[in-house]
Amino acid sequence: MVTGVECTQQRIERPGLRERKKRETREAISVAALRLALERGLDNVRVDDIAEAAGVSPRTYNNYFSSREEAICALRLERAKEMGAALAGRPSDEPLDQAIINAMIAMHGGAQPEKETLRLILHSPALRAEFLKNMAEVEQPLINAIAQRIGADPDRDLFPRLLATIVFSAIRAATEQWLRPETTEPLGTLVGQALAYVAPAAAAYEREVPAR
Amino acid sequence: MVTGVECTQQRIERPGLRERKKRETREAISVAALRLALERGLDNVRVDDIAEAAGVSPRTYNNYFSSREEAICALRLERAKEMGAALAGRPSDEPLDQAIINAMIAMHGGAQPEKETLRLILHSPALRAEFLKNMAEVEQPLINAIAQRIGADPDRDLFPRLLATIVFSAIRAATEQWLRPETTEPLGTLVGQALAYVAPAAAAYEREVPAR
DNA sequence: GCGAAATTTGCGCGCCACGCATTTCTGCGT
DNA sequence: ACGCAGAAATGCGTGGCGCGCAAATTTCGC
Repeated sequence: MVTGVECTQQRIERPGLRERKKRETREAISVAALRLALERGLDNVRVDDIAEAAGVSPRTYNNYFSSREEAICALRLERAKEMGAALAGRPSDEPLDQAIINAMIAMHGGAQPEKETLRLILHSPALRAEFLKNMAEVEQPLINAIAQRIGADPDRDLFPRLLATIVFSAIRAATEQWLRPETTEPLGTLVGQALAYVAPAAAAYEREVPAR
Repeated sequence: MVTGVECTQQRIERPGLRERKKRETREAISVAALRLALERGLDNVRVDDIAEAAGVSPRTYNNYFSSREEAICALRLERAKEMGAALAGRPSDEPLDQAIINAMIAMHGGAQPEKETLRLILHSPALRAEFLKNMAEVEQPLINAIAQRIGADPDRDLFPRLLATIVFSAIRAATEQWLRPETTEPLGTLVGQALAYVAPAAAAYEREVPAR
């Protein structure tokens, strides 16, 4: 445990070495929680099990998460948080509807060995509730990105909020379709289909307010 | 407590007199829970308080609801359950988008002294999560109503599920807008505005599959 | 009225979130 | 190299909650 050799090298580390450690334990806990839930099912996972599997005390587990559901869904929440940035990262000359479609397809195009995870989450009432709660919590970045793109007020105008919730709904509907046993198409395709239906709504605002 | 006089009259009651009693206690509990939460805030309401206020034992309270959140949101859930029926009740010659708009406006047009209730629910994380969970739970009737109207398979086709979630999202966005302090327009108007944006998506399917 | 069924109630157990005080660890200045 | 603030991890105790189980009470059909 005593390695006083390379201490001096990381002094100027960006997030601070301490931050990294926190992130690591946080991730270790959520990974352990998810793995156990996948193996045994949510009901057969005690808090102590998660803590032990993550190599921390039960009390420490509770310093990071205040419920099993939160721990299990944490990884997915991290991904969801990026959605606003994904839209903000699209070129600004792209029409709103296309920007949304491209951003969201890009976020769901990668490798997806996570089908079992999503099945677990969306099929268990408690986890499903946590999932929905998380979705609603990360709406704000997407609202801001939409508002900024069309020059609307994210607080006062209805449209950005409306469109953001609709986009998340479309993604959820596509995901649930994807989880059906007989579905073979990749998730990205289904997300694209769902958003294609939504596109007219996205374009509606631009038609309504052509200038600015 | 002994009234053997009019017993014979209610023998053939539809739901059975027993059922009525259950509904009454259930409602008494949820009314009490909501009232206490409005008065004191969610954190200052113990389960025992709810039980006492409803005139039942704590154990009985738990026979009806398995969390404070569930009890508090129960009344609202009842209303949400009617949404599928509201759409199914629209004349069948009405276009899908108009039927949805009319049905949902009708459901949000009535008296609304419930602004404080919705504020409570949507501003408290735990109640908000319960609210979202309930919304997702009552999607199925609306999905079925949509599928039946356009002749789609509610299980295999993506569109009904997609549209149902979108409609609920629009209502939620409109509601949150309505709760903003400076908003003066009635909820029904805002729901109408939100659904007007959604209408093109609803019409998209009918354009896509003109026959049948 | 009366018996069967359903509902209510009391009791107890396991679990969980969290406040508080203590211990251990980390980063930084000397 | 050393030690000292500060932060994180831990242990312990408490209040509360969900629910299984069995006894008591109420309801319903006859």
